[in-house]
Amino acid sequence: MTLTESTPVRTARVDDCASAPRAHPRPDGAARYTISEVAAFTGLSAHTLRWYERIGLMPHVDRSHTGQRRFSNKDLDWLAFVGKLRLTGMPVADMVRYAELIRVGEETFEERQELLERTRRDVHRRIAELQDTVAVLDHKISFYAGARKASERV
Amino acid sequence: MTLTESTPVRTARVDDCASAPRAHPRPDGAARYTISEVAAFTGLSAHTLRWYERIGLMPHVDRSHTGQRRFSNKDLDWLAFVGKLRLTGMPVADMVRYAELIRVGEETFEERQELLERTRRDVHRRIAELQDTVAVLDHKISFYAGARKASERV
DNA sequence: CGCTTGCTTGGAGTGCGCTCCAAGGATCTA
DNA sequence: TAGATCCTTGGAGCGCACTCCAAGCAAGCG
Repeated sequence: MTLTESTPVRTARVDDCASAPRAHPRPDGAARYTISEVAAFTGLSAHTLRWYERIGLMPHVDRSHTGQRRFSNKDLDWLAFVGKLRLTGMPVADMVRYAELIRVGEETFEERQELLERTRRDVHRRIAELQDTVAVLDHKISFYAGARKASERV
Repeated sequence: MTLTESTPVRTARVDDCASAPRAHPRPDGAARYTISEVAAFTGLSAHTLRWYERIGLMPHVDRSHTGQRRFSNKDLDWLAFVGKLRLTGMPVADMVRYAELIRVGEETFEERQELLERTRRDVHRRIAELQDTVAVLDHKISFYAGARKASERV
């Protein structure tokens, strides 16, 4: 694997929205990553990256003169954001919708904002559910812990 | 639909572990619910309830003299707990494993506790991820909010 | 030059968690 | 008693998000 050695310099700005926090090695400027490098950075498989492009979840990736994909820092930023959305359980179709809105342009700012606000509400709800679940788990775990201690004492 | 009117009385004790917090209407004592009543209570489909039983996720449900399922309060408690586990994203296979441990008996207390503790760790991790994601969403949303305000002022 | 490794494509396959179907028996309401 | 509604089963089907395959082109190395 020939990873262009990373000199992480911040060039920032994902699409037209402020940059996401950086999570990956990020060589500077005109960095052009192969698909396997991006796979290593993101943890996604090359298959999945191609599939994302096919379904319209990637804003058209640049190509080398021989037709191979060359991903940019912008692409990595976008993938990092998609990774976050994936964690929320958002369906891929909704992410594709968001990607389409970006392709259309600035007149979709309002709709994009609404989409993200809906997502944020969903995430808050998920967090509450999970905290609820933790309470149940705590309860059961302490039951087992107590029962086992008691049996030791027999 | 003929729901036996709910007189929620606490008969408690899910399997051999302390009862989970009650989430459903719960008539008292020897209540025997049909599959569609349980579907209404839990939000699961009758199909799913039968499927749960087939794969071993339900401790054998009682039957009427003609062979129809009659669910007990204990069954509802168990389904409520399964619902919590489902929210954590735990694979059904792992829940089946837990159900099997319960069937075996008290000598599996330790393994059950470990399983639940692993699950709790996973849930805490998920919560942290989601909180991270909320931060990113906040960031992007305020970008859009700011951009739209700015364009109004033009 | 041959070899290996990596990339390309369209399309088929996989695993999970349901979801539904067909055919027949049970139960309820008038 | 008729008719509607609910329940039973095994097995097939579905939607999602990948995941892999085959066949072929391209680049680097001894």
